[in-house]
Amino acid sequence: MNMDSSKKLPEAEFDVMVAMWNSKTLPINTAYLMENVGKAKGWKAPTLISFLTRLEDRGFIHSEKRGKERYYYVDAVKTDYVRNVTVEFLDRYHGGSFVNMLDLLYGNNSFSGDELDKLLKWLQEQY
Amino acid sequence: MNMDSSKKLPEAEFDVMVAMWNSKTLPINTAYLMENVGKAKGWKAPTLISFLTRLEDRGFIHSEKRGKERYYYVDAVKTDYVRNVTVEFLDRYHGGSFVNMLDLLYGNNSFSGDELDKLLKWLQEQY
DNA sequence: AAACAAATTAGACAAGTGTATAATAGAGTG
DNA sequence: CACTCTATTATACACTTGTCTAATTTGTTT
Repeated sequence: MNMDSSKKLPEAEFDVMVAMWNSKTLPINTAYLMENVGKAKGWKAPTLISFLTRLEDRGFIHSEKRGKERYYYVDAVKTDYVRNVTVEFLDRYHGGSFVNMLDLLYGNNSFSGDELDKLLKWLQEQY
Repeated sequence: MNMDSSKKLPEAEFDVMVAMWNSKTLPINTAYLMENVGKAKGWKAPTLISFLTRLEDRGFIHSEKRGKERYYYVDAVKTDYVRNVTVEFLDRYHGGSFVNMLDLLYGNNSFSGDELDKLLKWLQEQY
């Protein structure tokens, strides 16, 4: 019922959410999700549905049954969720500082020049 | 036996590793770890030892018994481990791009001035 | 209405993780 | 050496996650 998008989802459920967040058409049904994520993961339909049920329990989505099919609707906001997960990650692994993270990744100048360029460009767009 | 520092540790085991990585004195015994992490987490000694055993199985540490106590030695390198975990995190949640992450976190200019300063300073040290 | 087929639901189960209780093994003491 | 601490080991157990098989529901065909 009540969603807590600050709690991290299991990987498989997150994969399902990604497929839903990427979907342009609504509502989404199981067939669509089997095509867009289940197939690639090698899941049987009940496996997918199992994840969907759990996502609904967590309050990330809700659904309604029409005929023999069930349709799903996304409630959680992707950027909110990813932002929460990211802040937690930075706290836990980099003392809450993305500069620390940057330093660990590229501190010994093993910068993938490309990312550095993007970073500079991004900064210029900021100030 | 053979460590795979690219595989992510369970949270509790990671907490134990952090305590070990932070320790200046070697070798480390259970009493020390109870003081420095178990106590705060509210763990009973067997709980801690359980995690240590699992860490040893994973090859992150090794140990030797002297008298009735067991002493532990760290084998995994913190920066290597955290770097791996971080790269995986960026791939999974930000399309592998650090800049994407920054954009999600601070795109709408809610920059914590402090981090911005550090970033600029870091960049100047880089070029 | 009986039978089919497609989709969902109900359960089930193995692994992994967090956590502990009970049993055992060393070290020191009278 | 029997006793008592203290630390470790052996187990166990509940939850979560990934995954599925079997059962059931419902729309569609004869």
